[in-house]
Amino acid sequence: MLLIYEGKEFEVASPLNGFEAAKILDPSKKNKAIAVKQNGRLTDMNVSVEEGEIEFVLPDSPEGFEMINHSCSHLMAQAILRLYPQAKFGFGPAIEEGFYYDVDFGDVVLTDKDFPAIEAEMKKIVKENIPFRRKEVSKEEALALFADNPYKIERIQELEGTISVYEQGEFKDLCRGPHVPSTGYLKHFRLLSLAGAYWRGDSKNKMLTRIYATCYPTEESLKEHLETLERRKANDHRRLGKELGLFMLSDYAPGMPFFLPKGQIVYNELLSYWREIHQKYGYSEITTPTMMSRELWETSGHWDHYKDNMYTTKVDEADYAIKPMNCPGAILVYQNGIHSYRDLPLRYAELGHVHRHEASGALNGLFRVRAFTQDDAHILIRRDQIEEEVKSIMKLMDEVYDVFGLTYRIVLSTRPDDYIGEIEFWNQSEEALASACRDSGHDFQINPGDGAFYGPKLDFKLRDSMGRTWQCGTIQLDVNLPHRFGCFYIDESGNKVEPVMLHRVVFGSVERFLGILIENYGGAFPTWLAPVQVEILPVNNDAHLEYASEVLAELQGMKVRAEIDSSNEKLGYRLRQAVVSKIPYTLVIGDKEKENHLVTYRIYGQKEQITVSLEEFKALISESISKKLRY
RNA sequence: GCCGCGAUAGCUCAAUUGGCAGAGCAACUGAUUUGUAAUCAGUAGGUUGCUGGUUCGAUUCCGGUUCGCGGCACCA
Repeated sequence: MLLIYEGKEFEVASPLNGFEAAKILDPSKKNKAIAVKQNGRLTDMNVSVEEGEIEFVLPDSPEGFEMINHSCSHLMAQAILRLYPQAKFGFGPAIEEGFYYDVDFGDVVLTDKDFPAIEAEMKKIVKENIPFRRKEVSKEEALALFADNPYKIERIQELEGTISVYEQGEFKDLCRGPHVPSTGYLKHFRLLSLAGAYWRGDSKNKMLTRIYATCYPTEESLKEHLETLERRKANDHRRLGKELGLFMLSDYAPGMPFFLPKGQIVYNELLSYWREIHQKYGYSEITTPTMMSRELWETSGHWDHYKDNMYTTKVDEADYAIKPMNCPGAILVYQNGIHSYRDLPLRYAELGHVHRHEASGALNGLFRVRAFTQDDAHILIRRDQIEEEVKSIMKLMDEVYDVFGLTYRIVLSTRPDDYIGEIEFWNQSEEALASACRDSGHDFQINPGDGAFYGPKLDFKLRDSMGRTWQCGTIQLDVNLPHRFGCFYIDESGNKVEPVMLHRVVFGSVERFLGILIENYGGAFPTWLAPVQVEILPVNNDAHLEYASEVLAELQGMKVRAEIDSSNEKLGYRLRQAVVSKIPYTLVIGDKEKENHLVTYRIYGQKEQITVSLEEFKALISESISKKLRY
């Protein structure tokens, strides 16, 4: 039979399994291959290969990584079963950075103090080098095999045809496979954390114990991953926010952040940039009330849908709600006048401070809060303007995200089952969003059926410097709200026509975006955002304070946020303070600088000291700020 | 909201089996006037989240509660 491997043809004896094929086709990799891939299908190494093109999957490929993690979840389950014979297993899939297994431990409460014992048992099984064996069984056989496990039974009931089961020694699991050849292939793993997770992700079901873990092809790559986890912890915005004095939370207002003086500066800089760019793109800023009457929320539909998550109150016998979103306010602004088709698009931007009573367990630093500011806009347009307007929004988003060095991918969510309106308009709208993406040169994924009931949407998933993704921007098409409020414009023939509304945010929540920025920059903000931009250090307070004050005055005169540290400490100490505070520019002022009207600066994170004239430094920092450079 | 864990000085953390609550950093005072990541000495700082109980005695054991952490569910 003929096999093709890396473009070369090999005539081999058949039948032949993956191990044998590896031995012949690629002797150098035969010990590393963990699976065979043919015609896009992965199979176990001990399965016969077919005639045709063949590939070997190595543990350090993306597919290989998923496989070793999936196999490792079986390994962990086997170890758990040896230590806890009563354990019943749910699902145990590979995930992006490792794997987990959901386990019902009965009355036993597991803690992370039990991890070492489980890891030790896993290592024993690795040493035993037990092969993973695939077995195909009928549904009846499968039900008999897993008779003592209600979770597996529930899953088997849903399956049709033959069912594959993997066995390693005394342990068996329901699984599609494939798996690594034997447990000896899994050496570099670590149990990470423990969590509760509802069976099948449904809060009505029993909660199982989920163990998160990870497995890497080598000890070095595992170590590297664990270091990444540490680095993420060090960059956690909650920790940095405290260390750098940016924001705080209080027991008196859970989930409602307080911005401290330094954090408020960053916040204000973000907003002033936001105002600047929205002005450039033809938006008009509005402000609508924080609290509006029940009738308004009934008209918008929010009262019925979200009453439990809204803060409500009674004033003079009437019900009121604190706004959970800004749309109805924008609609009222629109209805304050009569609009011609020539007036559209009308772009109402609003930095709206909204309150949502999020579940207590959902709160997380600035990422998930109960009070936050949406950088909202509601754009009223004619149906024929959708595509062009979406393109304009995307251009604005590109410009904004680029300033922060954030890249993104786009997801288009389409018509759900419970949609309202005409199918034809849905199709047109989805196509308008898609073609706006294509025309502005962006790829997008489709998330079928995930749109809101009132219209399709584009979501922007940002990627930060640590490779994590965040949903920030979104563009949502809405025909529902204008209809509910009876909005109209006058067309060419003098008829009243319902406009379409676009909801969109760029930052999403300003608080959350700030949290992302803190983590993305590791707390070391670019100059334009930094709370203190320049720290001035006189070498000797008696001799140099006067010139240092002159430098300070010059910088403050051009609105640079500068300060002098004239405390009675050694230069090294004060320099360290500036570095720990992550201040972008540190200026040292001594005899040399004073004599010749110079400054010596050092940029955050750099060792190099540069001496320039004060004039040059002023030009330098003013360029850094106005062009929003990192430094 | 659910499962698990936690809460001690401004911050980061200690405190054998229940027996006078400690350290480093920060703060304050004094000396030192300093050329690129921590000068020295001293002082002060706490109803151990709150609340009930057990006990001669509770930071420690038990219950409740608030807030936080890791997840799950939720996210207009």
